[in-house]
Amino acid sequence: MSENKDFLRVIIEEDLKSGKYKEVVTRFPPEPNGFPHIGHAKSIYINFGIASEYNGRCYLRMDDTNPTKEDTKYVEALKDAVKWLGFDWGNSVHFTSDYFPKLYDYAVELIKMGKAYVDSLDEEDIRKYRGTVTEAGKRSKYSERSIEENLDLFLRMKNGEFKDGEHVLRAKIDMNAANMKMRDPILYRIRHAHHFRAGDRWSIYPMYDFAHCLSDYIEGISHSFCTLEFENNRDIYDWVLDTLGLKSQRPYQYEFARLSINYTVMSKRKLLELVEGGQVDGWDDPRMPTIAGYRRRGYTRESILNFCDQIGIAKANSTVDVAQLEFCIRDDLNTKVPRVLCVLDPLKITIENYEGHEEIDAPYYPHDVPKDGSRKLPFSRNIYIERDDFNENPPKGYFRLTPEQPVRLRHGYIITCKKVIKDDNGNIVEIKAEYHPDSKSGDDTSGIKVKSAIQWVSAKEAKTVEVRLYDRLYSSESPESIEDLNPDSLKVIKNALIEPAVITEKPDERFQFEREGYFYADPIDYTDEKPVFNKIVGLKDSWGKKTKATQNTPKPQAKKVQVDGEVVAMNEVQKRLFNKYINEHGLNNEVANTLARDETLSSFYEKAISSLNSPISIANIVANEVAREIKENQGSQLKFSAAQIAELIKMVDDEIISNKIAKVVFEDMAKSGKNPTQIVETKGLVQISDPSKISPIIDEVIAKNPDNLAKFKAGNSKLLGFFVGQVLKATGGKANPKIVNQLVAQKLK
RNA sequence: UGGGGUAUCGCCAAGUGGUAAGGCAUCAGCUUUUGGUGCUGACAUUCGGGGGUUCGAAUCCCUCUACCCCAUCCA
Repeated sequence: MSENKDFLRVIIEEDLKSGKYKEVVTRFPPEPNGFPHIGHAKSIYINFGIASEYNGRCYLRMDDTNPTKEDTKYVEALKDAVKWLGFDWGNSVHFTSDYFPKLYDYAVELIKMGKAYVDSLDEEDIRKYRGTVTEAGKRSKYSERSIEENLDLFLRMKNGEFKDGEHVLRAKIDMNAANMKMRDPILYRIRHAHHFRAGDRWSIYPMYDFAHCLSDYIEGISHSFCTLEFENNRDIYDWVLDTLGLKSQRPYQYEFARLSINYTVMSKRKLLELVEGGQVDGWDDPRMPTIAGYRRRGYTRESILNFCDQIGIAKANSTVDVAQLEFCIRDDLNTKVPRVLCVLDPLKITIENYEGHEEIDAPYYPHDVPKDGSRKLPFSRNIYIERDDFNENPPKGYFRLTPEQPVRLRHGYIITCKKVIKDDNGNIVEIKAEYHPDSKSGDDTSGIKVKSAIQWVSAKEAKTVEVRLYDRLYSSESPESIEDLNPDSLKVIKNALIEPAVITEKPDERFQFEREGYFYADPIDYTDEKPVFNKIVGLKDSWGKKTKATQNTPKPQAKKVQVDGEVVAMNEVQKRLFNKYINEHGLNNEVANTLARDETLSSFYEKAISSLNSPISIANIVANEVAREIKENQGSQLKFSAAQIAELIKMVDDEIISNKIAKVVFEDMAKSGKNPTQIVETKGLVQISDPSKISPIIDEVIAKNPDNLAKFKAGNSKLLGFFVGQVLKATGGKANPKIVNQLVAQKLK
């Protein structure tokens, strides 16, 4: 776990510390209407991860309130995903549908309180009546129904006496609410549909906003984490629980940004389209960003979990670079899997001066992976190398085999090209080569220098395998539709050649094909007769990148010009005040502007200067500090008066306290409502301006920080602030900062 | 356009008045019988823009801008 805490953990630690909850209880609440993707993995990691980190619990809850969309096969997919990621949901999976009876009772209670009513408007009217984001809505005439009538209607809705859409149950909140979600949200709708778990028992089903908060409450959830798009729904969440009086030990909702990754789509709808449109081969196609897809591709749970950890949790909408995910899987597999030799695009090599056959002992792991294990690599006169590893007209910096340049066969001998054989079309079909008998790997006395070692297989012993080369599904960085699909996202190589031990010994299911990438024995299609390997991810390739980079155009990005909008003009009263502040009180434009435009501030200001003639200093504190307090308190009574602010500024003017201390005193006043003079006295905050008192403290600070002193002397002038800060800290903020600044600057010279 | 959010390096992301963390990516150098790995170093005088307050501002105040979410009987 990273050292810095994300905002969710900060909230949890505060709540635990304050005793708001004894235990952290979270839940992962997916709707079983699709396969979980890597965005769900993030949510799983957050909910299960945080719970276990704080010794709490996390439930897996299927949010199955919509019978028309959900299916038990998705329940299984969800369970598989959570389990595969290594989390444990305890005794049983929870279902919102299990709470339908309780939810119904709560709805009845709301009706009895007069807080919910049965509305009989049709769908279109409900939409019309809701208004728009800028226009208020209007309440349905049915909202006037009596409690008895509502109760009766709701019961009959439950009993299936009405058709779909005939009535709905709505909360009675506020049709004029600025938050559209609060305009009498629908709580229940009639659905004569078969529910995959509840069967045909119900003909009414609760809406998300009603079911979710109550399910959280029923389960005793403490922290209910969801994604950003539910921010507006939090008001209903709170309204339902508060209105029902479920106040103690109730859950609170917090929102974080959902995961998006470039070159990837994450919406369930788009994923479903790919599956149904046949663009991919099912939900677990290795190109899909589903957990099942990554799993089939060969990703490990550790790599996915590590990725989730690396990307962090925050509230900014962001798109993670897919390279970060690729890093995670490489990083994990690097230390785990055996290295083997596989040739994808074979080029025949005949070693003319080699007769017979031998078996080379080759370790599975490189020198820097502390694992044991080795296999026999058959070697003979006829071998294959990668077509790419020979070049007749090599570009500059090419390290592999050329007519002039010898190359090492990994774990084997050095070979030299003697003759290039071509067919009638000029294609290279074979290389005649010679090997150097005294150059055997580990026992090389030839003295020949080669620049690289390449993979190869012995023609006779090599096994034919199918290799599926997967690339990103989309070629667009932010894909919109199937137009953006990458036509080369899958290349199937039917006749790749692999060294025999991989097939006969099966030392692992994941391998690094040396110099190529990481591969996974396909868990479904692999058979001993016809082995199939999926490419998980390629190795980092600084050569390929270099050769490509020359073609890529470096695009110079013009910096965006920022246009400033019009500022709203002041009215007459404000203008008059503004002019007065500038001309009579000598305020600067900005402060005068702030004060003049805000009536609360200007009247506060007027009051304060009536008791102390220090218009500029008072204006500054009112326009800054006081303005903040007013903003934070949102209309509730301030604990301090204008006269007290004047009293505070008087002390600053008289140099009894510094500006810094004034801020400290102000915070205290705002919180406690105490008198400023009294605060200064009881806390002993009178400032220290005597250089002979400050000097030794500075010396001490300098002596304690030799590193920073050296840095400062080396030219890092920013450190002046550091030293000033340290001295101020040492004096409890009481040292006169102006004097400290001067003295420190002097001493550091 | 009303309300709710968010802006810190190419991509994530710490930081809440006193030295702009870290990871990915990128670029160098060393190591290497994988153009892999590992190691070392470089990479934000500046935090969406502009003002203001302060000895000192990414952090406080004012103001402007951009982007996301909300008008499903979806979740």
